[in-house]
Formats: sequence, C-alpha cells, structure tokens
Amino acid sequence: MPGGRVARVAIDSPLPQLDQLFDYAVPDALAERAVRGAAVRVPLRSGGRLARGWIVELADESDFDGRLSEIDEVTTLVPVLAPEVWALARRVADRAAGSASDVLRLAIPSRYVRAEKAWVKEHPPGAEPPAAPAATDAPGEPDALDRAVAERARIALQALPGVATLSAGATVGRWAVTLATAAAHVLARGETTVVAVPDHRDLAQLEHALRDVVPEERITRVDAGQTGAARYRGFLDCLDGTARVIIGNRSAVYAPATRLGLIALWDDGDPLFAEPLSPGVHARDAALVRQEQSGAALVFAAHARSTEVQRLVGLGWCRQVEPERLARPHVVVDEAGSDPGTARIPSAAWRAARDASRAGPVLLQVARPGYAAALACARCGSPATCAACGGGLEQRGPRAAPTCRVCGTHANGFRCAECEGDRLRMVSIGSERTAEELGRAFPGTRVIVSDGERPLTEVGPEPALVIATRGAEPVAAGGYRAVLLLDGERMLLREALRVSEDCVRWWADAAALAADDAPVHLVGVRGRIATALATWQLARWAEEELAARRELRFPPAVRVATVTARGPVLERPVAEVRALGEGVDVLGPVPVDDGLERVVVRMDYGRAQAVAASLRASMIRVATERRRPVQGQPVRRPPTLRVRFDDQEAFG
DNA sequence: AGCACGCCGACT
DNA sequence: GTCGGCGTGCTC
Repeated sequence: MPGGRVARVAIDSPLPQLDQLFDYAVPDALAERAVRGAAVRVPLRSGGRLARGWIVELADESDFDGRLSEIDEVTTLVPVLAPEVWALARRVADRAAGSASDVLRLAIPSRYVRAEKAWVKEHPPGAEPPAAPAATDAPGEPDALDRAVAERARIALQALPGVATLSAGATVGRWAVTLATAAAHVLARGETTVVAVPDHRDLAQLEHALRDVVPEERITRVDAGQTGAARYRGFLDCLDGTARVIIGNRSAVYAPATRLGLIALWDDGDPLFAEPLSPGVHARDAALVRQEQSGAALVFAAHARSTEVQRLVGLGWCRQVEPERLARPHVVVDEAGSDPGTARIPSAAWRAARDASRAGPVLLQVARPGYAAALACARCGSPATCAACGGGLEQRGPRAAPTCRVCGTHANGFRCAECEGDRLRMVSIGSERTAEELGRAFPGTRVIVSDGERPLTEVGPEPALVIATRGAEPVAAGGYRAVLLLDGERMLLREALRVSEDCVRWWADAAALAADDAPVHLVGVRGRIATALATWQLARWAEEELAARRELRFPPAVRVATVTARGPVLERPVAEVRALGEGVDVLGPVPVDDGLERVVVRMDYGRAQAVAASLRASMIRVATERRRPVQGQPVRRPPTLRVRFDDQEAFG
C-alpha cells in the first residue's frame, strides 16, 4: 500500500472555522490515486454532504480522537496542489487573516476533464521531466540585472523607457525586452521564471518580446484571457516543468512553477495587482512571500517606483538596479494657459503636436473617456444639476442635449439653481470631445481614440493623433513623435491617498512610450511632482512621498486592516487588537452603508502578524458563537466580521 | 453554510 | 406519553 492510510485534507470553503486540515481515512480502493496534491471529495459532518478539498499530506496515523470518515472520491488524475503552493497559500492567507482555500482558488484553475486526460496521455506518470531547453538565441552577455538575478537577489529595477522593435516587426516597451532577456538567462540555467503583468495588453507585449529569445513551447500563459481548457493545460504544464517562462496577470504569482529561478512583476504600482477576491492579497505581497519561501530571485520592474517597493529599498530588503544605459524621456513642463476654454493645450505643446504629427503618431493622454462628463453654469461656474432629481448633468456627444447622469432626464431649458444663468459650459472634457477638438484643429490627420472600454494595444508608425485615457495608451510603432500629458491638474484633484503616486505612474508610463528624443509635454502641473517627472528621479520622488506618509502614519509606512461589522460585533475584536499595545492603533468606527460600522487598524509591520492572528480568531469566534437575534427584528442574519488587510481604499 | 442534536409546549 | 419548534454547536 503506497503511502499512509490517513490523508490530511484542506477543505475548499470560505468559512474561517473550516480553514484547517481535516484527517480522512484512505479506503483501499483509492489508495493508489489518493496522492499528495490530489483534489478530493470528502464527507463533512455526516453523510450526504460532500465537500471539495485537496490532500495536503499523507500520514500513517491521525491525532484526531474520533472516528475518521473516508475519502469519498479522488477527482484529479494528477496532483494539482504542489506542496510549495500550499505553503504559499497558507502563509499568504495568514498574513491577511484569510482562508488558505480562498487563495488556492486563485492558484488552481477549474478542472477541464478532457484537457486533463489528454495531458496525462502525453505526459505518462513516471516519464522523465523535460530537459532544460536551450534559448532560441544566445541571451547575450549578462548585464547588471542578470547578475543580480543569478545571485537570487531581490531587485527594484528602474526600467529603461522607450520602445523596441522586435524581429517579427512588432513594437513593445523596452521593459518587455529587459524582462524577456532576464527570463532567457534564467532558462539557460535550467530554471523557471514567473512574470506577472497588470493587464492583457502588457501580457501581449511581454509574449512578443519572449518569442524573440525563448522557444515558443517553453512560454506558458496562465491568465484568464484564454479558454478554460487552455488555461488548465497551461497550469498542468507548470506542474511538470514543461513550462519554463510562465506569464500572466496577478494570479500568475501562484503558478506551480518547478525550479523557480525568478519571479518578476511589471509595474507593481498598477491597481490591477490588488486582488479583489477575498482575502484581497496584493500580488506584490504574494511575490514577496514566495521569494522568501523559494529562494528565487525577485524583480519589481517599473518606470515609476511604488512607495511599497521604495520602502523595501529603504530597508535594504530590495537592491536597486538601474539600466546600464541611462536614458530618460525629454519632459517639458508647460503652464496651462490662463483661459480655460481655449488654452487646455498651451501653445508650446500645441506646436510640438503639430510638428510631430507630420512625422508620425502623437499621443495625447487625457483623464476621462466619453464626451463631457460634467457641465457647469457658464455664468457662475456652479455645477449644473438636473431640475428633476438634482443629479449632475453630462453631455454625451457633440450634438447631444444635456442629460442627467442619474435619472437620464433631458435638461432642455437649463436654468442655474444659483444664479439663474441659462447657458452651460463643459467642465470635464473627455477623450471623445478632445478628439473632436483636435480633429478640427488638425484637418487631414487621423484621430484614434483608445479608452478603458475599447483599449488599443498598438498603433502604426503613420501620422495620427492618438487620444487615450490614462492607462489605455497603445504602443506606437517606433515610439510616439510627441507625447502630451493633458488633464494632469484634473487627475491630481481626485481625493485619495495614492493620487499623486498614481499620476506619476500614469505619466511615466505614457512618457516611456515616446520615441527617443521625442518631446513629452506635461501640461498644467507644477511643483515637485512635475520636477520629479522632468528629471526622471522617480525613486527619489517615491522616497519623498513615503516620508510624507511616514509622518502621517499612512500606508505603506504602516500596514492597515479594515474591519467591518455591526457596531456591537465590532467591540470585542477592536478591544483585543487595542490590547496588543504599542505599534497598533485603531481609527473609527465610522458608519458605512447597511447599518455596518468600520474601523481602520494601523500597525507597524512587526505587529502585523499578531494583529492578523487576533482578527482571525475574532472572525472564527463571531462565525461560530450563537447568533443573537437582532433586537426587534425576527430576521436571523448571521453576524459577520469582515477583515481586509492592506485595503487600497482604507484611506479613500 | 448546512445539518444534527437537544430541550420545552400542544398533540394522537 | 411523544412530535417538532428553533436555539446551539460542529464539521476529521
């Protein structure tokens, strides 16, 4: 009988009280297939009810006093939960006061039986693992980055701005070539690389760049952008080492890579790396844990340094690496004109755009999609509101009548509630309106719009005005001949802790799309933030930003956790967290919707483990203790305690 | 979550 | 005497 007779099973359930290993007896009939890592179905609390789970380990005996139930069924032909992925999920969940099985849901894609059967046929058990393949092209002499990766360092990489043209003719950001080359060097040592990028457009660039230096069959995508079967197949390829360069979105950091040599994140400041699903672990944090557990190298590559990575640099936890060839975009800081109606684009920028648009594509970055998302009284400037419901008015197209954003009522015959003025002015100009304006000003030049809803990945080298909302800028063949960063002032107005950090990232990423020597105009923004971009001192800027947050005890200078529940339920968990003493403080509670209240717990990093453990214990207690009926209401709603660590929205 | 167990009020 | 109400507690 191979292995032991007891299987320790992690149950697939979000309930905190079930987030532990349960022992089951392995019946003789399943002994061969009940291997460590297999997915199983097991009875949970008396017959009939079956839960999904994974065998985490096999043992000869159990510590459990009662009688063990038997595993009902083994549902996979191959072990899908690698031991190191389990260790990662456990640790990452503990750090966030969450369930390991919630993390495993990101790590293990849903099963496709046909894909699995086909895969097993091609990879019979016991077969030799695939030999380390050679790189397509010699990856070239190792540079500073490759040497640091070979030393298994943790690296904050200042990416080289600009674009590169690949052998197949495609244009990608230079960052993609840098990371692809690093992966090729890791591959040449017979090791695996995992690269996580924010979105599918970045993924396309990276995949293109990789194909120049790595055999195609070694590149494996693990993102959700493909069919479920293809995704599952890619996942299986990771498990047995067929995959050597694994690329994907934020979940790729959980891919079951064998012989992991490098884990890399491109542009870690992008909010898409923040996992919305519970327990909401940021891919950067998961990557850090994985680095620690695996001993692989870790690279955070970006143009704009995030405050989180800068904190790690400050601690000496990450080493800074700069490109051997130093380059920076030519950023010009333009004052916006004084007349807000006509001088949205100041004359210097206007001239630059006009001249450049004769030679090739020009990028104009704007804050918003659509036409005019907000209107104001032309006389007194107060926001225009709907006479019927008081909602804000918008204009959806050049000829469209103003309508209410809330109720859709057409606001014919507008009359200002403040001053009785009857004329409207656009205050929030979107990409469509900008396109219209510029189309008139540059007759005969093609105008292309790329926004969040319909983002373009690439535009050609032909003259064109490319109007893109921030974050949706296409890559231009050969690079943009000029880049105009409009609406900066408006972007900075947003009320959030990370606005300026986000703005610097949006601007830097757009500026990095310019051709070498092409001008980048930052319009209407002055002060330190403009200087930081113009001098491309983005790490120093992050350091200053971090220092300001340290002063205020804001993240990432400290860790934060939001705790949400009905007021009375909140009391004891908060008291217990407060009792942890020094280095932990609690803000609030403040009422949020639905009769719930929320506190923000702030803690020094050294206390985070204790806080997470305390909050986790509270979650279990609240979930299992007797549910008290709500006073006056017969409704029996289970009391809940929601805990979220490192919530990006904790400080607005 | 779900479901069994258990300890008090009206039924054949 | 028991049937079943829902409050309580556990899940290998």
